[in-house]
Amino acid sequence: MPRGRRRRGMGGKGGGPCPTRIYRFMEPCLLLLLHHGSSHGYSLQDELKEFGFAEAPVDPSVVYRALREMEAQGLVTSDWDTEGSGPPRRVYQLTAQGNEHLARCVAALREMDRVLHSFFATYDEHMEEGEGAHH
Amino acid sequence: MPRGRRRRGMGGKGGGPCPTRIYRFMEPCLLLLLHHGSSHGYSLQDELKEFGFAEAPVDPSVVYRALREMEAQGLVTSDWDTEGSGPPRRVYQLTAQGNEHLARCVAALREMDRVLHSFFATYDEHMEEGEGAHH
DNA sequence: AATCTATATGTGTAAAAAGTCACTATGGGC
DNA sequence: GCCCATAGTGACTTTTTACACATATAGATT
Repeated sequence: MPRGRRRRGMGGKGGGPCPTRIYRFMEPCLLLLLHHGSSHGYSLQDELKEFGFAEAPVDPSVVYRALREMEAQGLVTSDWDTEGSGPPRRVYQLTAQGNEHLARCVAALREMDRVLHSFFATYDEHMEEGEGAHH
Repeated sequence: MPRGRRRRGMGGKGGGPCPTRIYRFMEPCLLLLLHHGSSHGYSLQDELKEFGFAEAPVDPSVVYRALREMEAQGLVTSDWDTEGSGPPRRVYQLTAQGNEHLARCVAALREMDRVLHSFFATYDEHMEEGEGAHH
């Protein structure tokens, strides 16, 4: 049979339901991109590919929603840019508050990294002495 | 013990929450613990503290739910243990399928780790040349 | 002029995962 | 009997994400 149930979510493309992503990781990525320079949603969506979003590109709605949410929290501000061709674009800028939040996010991610490496250490240690033999 | 389960979750220091959690991270942790030896939910909940769940202890229902889900997927099996004192306990064992799944999860987590470090590298590089000065 | 395409920004909603709270049940000590 | 620790389960709510769809502008094509 095709598949027990259609998996909506989880990126869908990969194999089984393995942990492959971090909750709300896009937020610090957007803040870092905006630290580099102000930009608008459509181009930010493209720039996100630098942060591992290339294999599973994010939906534009997710980017726009995140940006508006961050604006509501005072992490970014926006202005309409009607120059140039095409439809007007909402250009976002990082605020001082957003900069601080980015620093907090990085600290939290570094802590998460420590936990991850602790997990790897336990796993490797276990595999060395086990090699398939269960206790 | 105090049944009082007070507000938990993300640090919640005024601003918005930071990304601190990994998608379905508890699952590989439980599998690794079961690789070490068969056990039951209540003690697994305690053993999870080794993997960074100490600061934000998980609710028992979350652990039990994960175990039942994994059993439905054939990653673990369970038997009732009525020996000893107290209520009967459902003892879980890792299956060969579960062992393979653990390996896949670790590979996925290692890939995630690479993405994380790429993010840190970009951040650090940026902070060196910026030092608080916005463009 | 009408249509198509690319750019750009959104809304509505359903599903998955996680969090919260309430509950049953067993056995031992008082 | 009552309380408490242990052990496990069920139901409800929130959060997060995925996906489909709607809108608008400008340039190129027909």
